[in-house]
Amino acid sequence: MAQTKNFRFEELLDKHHLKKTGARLRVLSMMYSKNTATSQPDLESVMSDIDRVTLYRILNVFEEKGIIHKVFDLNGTANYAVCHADCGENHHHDEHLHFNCTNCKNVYCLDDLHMPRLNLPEGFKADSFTLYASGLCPKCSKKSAATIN
Amino acid sequence: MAQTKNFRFEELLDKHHLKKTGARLRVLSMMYSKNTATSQPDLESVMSDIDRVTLYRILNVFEEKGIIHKVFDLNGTANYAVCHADCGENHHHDEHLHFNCTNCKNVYCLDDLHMPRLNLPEGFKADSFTLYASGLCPKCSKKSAATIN
DNA sequence: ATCTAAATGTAATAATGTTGCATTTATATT
DNA sequence: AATATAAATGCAACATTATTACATTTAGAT
Ligand SMILES: [Mn+2]
Ligand SMILES: [Mn+2]
Ligand SMILES: [Zn+2]
Ligand SMILES: [Zn+2]
Repeated sequence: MAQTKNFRFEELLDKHHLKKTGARLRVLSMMYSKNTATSQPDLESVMSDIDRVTLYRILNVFEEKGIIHKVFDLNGTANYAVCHADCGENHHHDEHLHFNCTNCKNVYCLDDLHMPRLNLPEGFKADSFTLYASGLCPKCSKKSAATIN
Repeated sequence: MAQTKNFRFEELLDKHHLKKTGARLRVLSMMYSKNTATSQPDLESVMSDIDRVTLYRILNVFEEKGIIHKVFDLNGTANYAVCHADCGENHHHDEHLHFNCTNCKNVYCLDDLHMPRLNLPEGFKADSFTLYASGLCPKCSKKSAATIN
């Protein structure tokens, strides 16, 4: 168990009364190292030495604890992203925009832009909102512009 | 092929150069008879005499033709709803709110409320938006209110 | 009535997710 | 440092959702 600089993740696991295992630390460091969500298939192939079931269980506890949240992309594939809001045990507050790039398929959590509260039709009582957008992400829109020129 | 009052659906199939088959007409009449989306599992159990593969193929052409659109609910289950916008062959414009009731699990397409165009961070080029909300639908919020009193 | 492209059925396979149970391991306690 | 134990993992089996290839049937045209 390489004692690198994942003190941060060890603390995180501690805080949530989860044992510090290699698999969990690897999942955390992979997800925290990116600025996009990670798809279940990606996780599974990168962590191919970890048992599939274990991976599902890790993702599930992390989600329950409010460490990560699950997003389905345009194809219905499960993606996981770290929570930046004040999420906790069974209390998620990830009301932000999920941008799904149609080219690279990456899902971006765009936290900073606040949800526009709109008034629903009579009778509907919403307790959470999520906005989805699809199109080109900065990298891909730059590339496509370059191709045209 | 009971010559009932599904002239409407026969016309619709005609318009899209699709053959009028019993299976297609049944799928259309089921989906048009409801004001909520229909989940794939529901469709499959109701239409259990139709082969699963056929059902998938029907749903896929209908989606391609712009007759229906696919929505994933909070659990990642595929739901299908009729298009009310001017959708056509590979041109969907279903930019509306999808309300997923946490109690009855139904997905409502709330068409009338217009998407608030918001400005994304530098570089992101969105070409479509969808808003998701979850909470209680009118029926379920009425029921839960009744239970409390 | 005949013909044919389109639609359906069937079987096989893949991908994703869950459950039950045996084994191992992180950590608390002695 | 050894031990005890709940937590975590691995493994096998299974369930659900989805796709592909190919044989057969059928709607609609001639
Ligand atoms: Mn997110
Ligand atoms: Mn819709
Ligand atoms: Zn991209
Ligand atoms: Zn409801």
